[in-house]
Amino acid sequence: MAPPGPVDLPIERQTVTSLTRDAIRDRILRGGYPAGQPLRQDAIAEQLGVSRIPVREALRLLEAEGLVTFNPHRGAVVSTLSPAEIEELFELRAEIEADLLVRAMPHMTPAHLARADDILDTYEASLARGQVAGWGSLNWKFHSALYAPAGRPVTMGVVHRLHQHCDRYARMQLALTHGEQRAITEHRNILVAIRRRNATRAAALLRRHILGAGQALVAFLNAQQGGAAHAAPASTRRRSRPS
Amino acid sequence: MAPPGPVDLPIERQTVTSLTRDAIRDRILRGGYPAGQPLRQDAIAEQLGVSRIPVREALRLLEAEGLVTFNPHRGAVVSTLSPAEIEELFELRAEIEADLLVRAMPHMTPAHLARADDILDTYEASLARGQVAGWGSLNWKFHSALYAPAGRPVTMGVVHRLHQHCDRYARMQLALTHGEQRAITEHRNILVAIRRRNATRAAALLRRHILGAGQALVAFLNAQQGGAAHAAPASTRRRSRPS
DNA sequence: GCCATGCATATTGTATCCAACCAAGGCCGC
DNA sequence: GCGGCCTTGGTTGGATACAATATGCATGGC
Repeated sequence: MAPPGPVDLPIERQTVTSLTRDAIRDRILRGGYPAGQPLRQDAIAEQLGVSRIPVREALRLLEAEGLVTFNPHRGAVVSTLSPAEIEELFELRAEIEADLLVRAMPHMTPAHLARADDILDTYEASLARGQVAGWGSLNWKFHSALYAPAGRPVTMGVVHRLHQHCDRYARMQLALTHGEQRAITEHRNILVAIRRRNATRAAALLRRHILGAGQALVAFLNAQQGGAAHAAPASTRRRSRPS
Repeated sequence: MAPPGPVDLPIERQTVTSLTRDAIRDRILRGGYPAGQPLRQDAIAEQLGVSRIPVREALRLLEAEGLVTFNPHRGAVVSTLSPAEIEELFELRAEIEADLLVRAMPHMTPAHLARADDILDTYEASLARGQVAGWGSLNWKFHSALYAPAGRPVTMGVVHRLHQHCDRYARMQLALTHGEQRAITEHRNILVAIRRRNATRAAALLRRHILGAGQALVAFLNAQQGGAAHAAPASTRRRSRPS
C-alpha cells in the first residue's frame, strides 16, 4: 500500500532482507531508536519502502545478534544492557582480545603494521572532521587488523559481535567526553609496543585500553542516570503489572 | 527498566517459528541433515506441517546463530567447520570457561555444588541407559552450573553458543570413542578440586578437560577424513560482507 | 466508587500467491 | 564435434491477505 511517491531511504538492489537488516542495525547502533520503545514492523516497513516480511526477517536476524529482543505478539524492542552487563562486555573483550593480540604478534609483518597505521590515520582524519558516524567501523578495522595475523576466524567473529554491542554505547560517551583523542593515543602506544616486539606490554596496554574505555563508559552512564533521572518527555510509561 | 533479578518465566509461549527453529536446530545438532546438502524450505515445511514462512524465519535465526549459511538465491546449507576451526572453538572455550570458573569459585555455595552433583548423576544415569540424545543439554547444564555463581550473563551467552557448536561435532565422536566415561571422570575431578577451594587446580583441570575433548575430536575427524576417501573438501567459505 | 469482565482495536504471526533468480540441458552455429 | 546461447524447470525472495493474540477502554456488577 505504499504510495508511488519517493520513499525515505532508496535501497539499492541486493537482497532486501539483508539491506533492511543493515539499515535497522545501523539505526540501532547510532541510537536512532529510543531504547525500550517497541519497533513497529509496519512503521519500519513503510519507512524503508518494503513489505513487512523483510523487516521481520531482519529483526529476527538482529534478535539472534542480540541487538533486539522479541516478545511474542507484543513486538520487538531494542535490547538494552545494564551498566553491569556493559562492564562485563568490556571485561570479556579485554580477556579475549589480549589473548588474540599475543597470538597474533609472532605472525605480524611490517605490512600488517603499515595497514594498522593507515587505519589509524584515516581514523584520526575522520575524527578531525568531526565525523563520529564511521567511528565504530574504523575502530573495529583497527582492532581486527591487529588480531588478523593470529588466524582465528571463529574468535574474530565473537569479538566482532562484542564490538558491535560496545560501540552502540560507546558512541554517545565518546561524543560527549572527548574520549576519541585518548583512544587514538592509546592505539598509537599499542602499535609502538608491537613494533618493539614487546608482547607483554602490548597486551597490557590493550587490556588497559579496553577496560579503561569500559569503565569510563559505565561511569558516564551512571552519572547520566543519576543526574538527569527522568528525561522522559511525557512518554506514557505504562507498566502492565502481572498479577 | 528491566528488573534486576532473573525474570520469572510465566509460560513459555511457543510460536510456530520458535518451534520450527528448535526442531531444525535439534536435527542439525544431532546430524539429521547431511552437511553440505542444501536445506529445502518446502521439504522442511511439509515435513513439519507448517508453511514456508516459519521455516524461513527459523533458518534465518539459525543463520545468525551460525548453524546454517545462506547463499543468496541458492538456499541454505548446514554450515560446517574445518578441523582447525573446531580446534579453535575448543581453545576459545577453554580460555573463557577457565576464567569463568575462577570468577565463580569465590561465590560458590554448597547448594551450587550439590546441584552440580545432581546434574552429574542425571548425566551418568542417562549415559548408562545409552541415551546420547540429551547429552549436549546435560553437559551444558553441568558447565553452566559451575559458572553461574560468577554472575556473568553476557559471557554465559557467548559460551552457550560455543557449546552448541561444539556439541554438534562432539556428539558423533563421543558415541564412537566412549569419551563419555572420560568426561564424567573429569567432571568429578573438577568438582573435587572446587570442593577443596583449589581454584588453580580446578581451572587447570577444566582447561585440560576442554582442550582434551577438542583434540580428541579433531584427531577423530582427521582420521575419519583420512580413512574414508571422502574427497569432499568442505570448503568452509564464510560469508564475507564488506561493510 | 472500585473491580472484574467483555468488546474493540491495533499489532503480530502465518498462509497463499506471484516474481526474480540460478542451474541445467537442449539447440544452433561454428 | 564442440562451445555458446537460450529456454525451462525449480527454488527462493517478497508482497498481499487473513487469522490469532494482546492491550486498552468501556460497561456492568458489587
